[in-house]
Amino acid sequence: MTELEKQTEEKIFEAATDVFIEKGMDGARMQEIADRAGINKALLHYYYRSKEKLFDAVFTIIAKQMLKRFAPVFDENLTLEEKIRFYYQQQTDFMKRSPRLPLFILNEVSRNPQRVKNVLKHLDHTNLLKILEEQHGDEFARYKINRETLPQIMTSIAAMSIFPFVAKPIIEAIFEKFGTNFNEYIERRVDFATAFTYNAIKSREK
Amino acid sequence: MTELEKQTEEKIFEAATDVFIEKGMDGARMQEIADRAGINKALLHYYYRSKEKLFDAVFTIIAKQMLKRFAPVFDENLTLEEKIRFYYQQQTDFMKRSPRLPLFILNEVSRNPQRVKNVLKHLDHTNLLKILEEQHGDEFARYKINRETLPQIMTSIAAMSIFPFVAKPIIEAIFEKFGTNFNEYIERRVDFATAFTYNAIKSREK
DNA sequence: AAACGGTTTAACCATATGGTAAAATTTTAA
DNA sequence: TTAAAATTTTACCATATGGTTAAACCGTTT
Repeated sequence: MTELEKQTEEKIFEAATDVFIEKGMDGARMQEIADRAGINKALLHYYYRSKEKLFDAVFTIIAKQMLKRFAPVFDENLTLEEKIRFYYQQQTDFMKRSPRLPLFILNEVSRNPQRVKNVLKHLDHTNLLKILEEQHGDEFARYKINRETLPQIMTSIAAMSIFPFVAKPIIEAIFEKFGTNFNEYIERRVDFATAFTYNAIKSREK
Repeated sequence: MTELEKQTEEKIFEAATDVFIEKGMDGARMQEIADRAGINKALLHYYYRSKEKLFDAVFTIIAKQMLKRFAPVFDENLTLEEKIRFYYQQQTDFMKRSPRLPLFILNEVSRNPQRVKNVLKHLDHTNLLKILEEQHGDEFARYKINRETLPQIMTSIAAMSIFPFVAKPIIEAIFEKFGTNFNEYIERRVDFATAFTYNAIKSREK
């Protein structure tokens, strides 16, 4: 029973995750979630009182999973270059497995910006900044990285890793014309992005 | 009459554009489009037989507008660095005015990848490659840009310019914690991205 | 002015959707 | 074993939605 309960709740959650990621909040249908979970609609509402609640549960978990990917960047004992590679590697691996996930998150966050604040609530920014500056103070100085350029660099790194998956259908369609293969492109992406990013940063040294 | 017709059709089109961009295909309601256009639902179906048809009309126009932004990169008589700056400038200006547009396109294309092929149908890729290689053959050689690295570079440039707007709510929420202002960040984005990109490319020179 | 063609409206319709009530079934505790 | 508690199902409801029909309106032509 507790076992079965977990099975049922788990099944519902997995089905809901799939459907929400695939169709978004608006496009998802409670009936479809129920069907995929192998139960009926009323049971869905028994476990999660409303579509909104179910969505919130799914979204929160997924967003946190995604956020976790960024954590090692702060506590690993690596050089800046190694850290950049590590981030690209982690992020790319993750998105190869769940390619629709980033667009889903961007989309739902954009439709309800409040959501992101809930997920970030427990993020300690003062601590993160301190860690980064302690670990890489010398490199920051050498490459003139400060509180103005750091956001530019970090969003650029995020962009370079996430965007290809978000724009996959467009990129694939263009590549098709030019005879390029998307999977090969992705395979080389980590190496390219690491070199590209680190070279760009290094060249800030006067 | 023909005048009024155009006015009405125009009003419908503008209202539909706003609603679709704001809510997406699934979230948009025909009633809301009618309300915003100041007409009723039946008139909507008189001009555009179905929601699908209306959406297609809106999407096609918008996607083509977006695509046009890329054109000057190929026929302007500029150096590679100038071209990069020019692209970032154009794209950023455009998205400052229509910040929801890129996410809308990415989203709908992802839900129906066929759409992108329709828009790209008349794109002459052989010609584009030729132009680029003629105009920048020397720079391509110097910086070791070939048919394998060119896609990496171009998607990186697109990513760096588009991603900040697509992820705006997330970036804003994080910036808020760190005391950074999104608009100031965007103001500096063109300069930063141009330097970042061109430095990364230049450093490919051995 | 009457007929005509395009335009607009009000009133509908069928269906899909999120959600609920209450009965039936199963599980747990006594 | 039996009563209670939890779980699952059947049958429903109210509302929203995309779409249609038929009549009214209005400017143009004859």
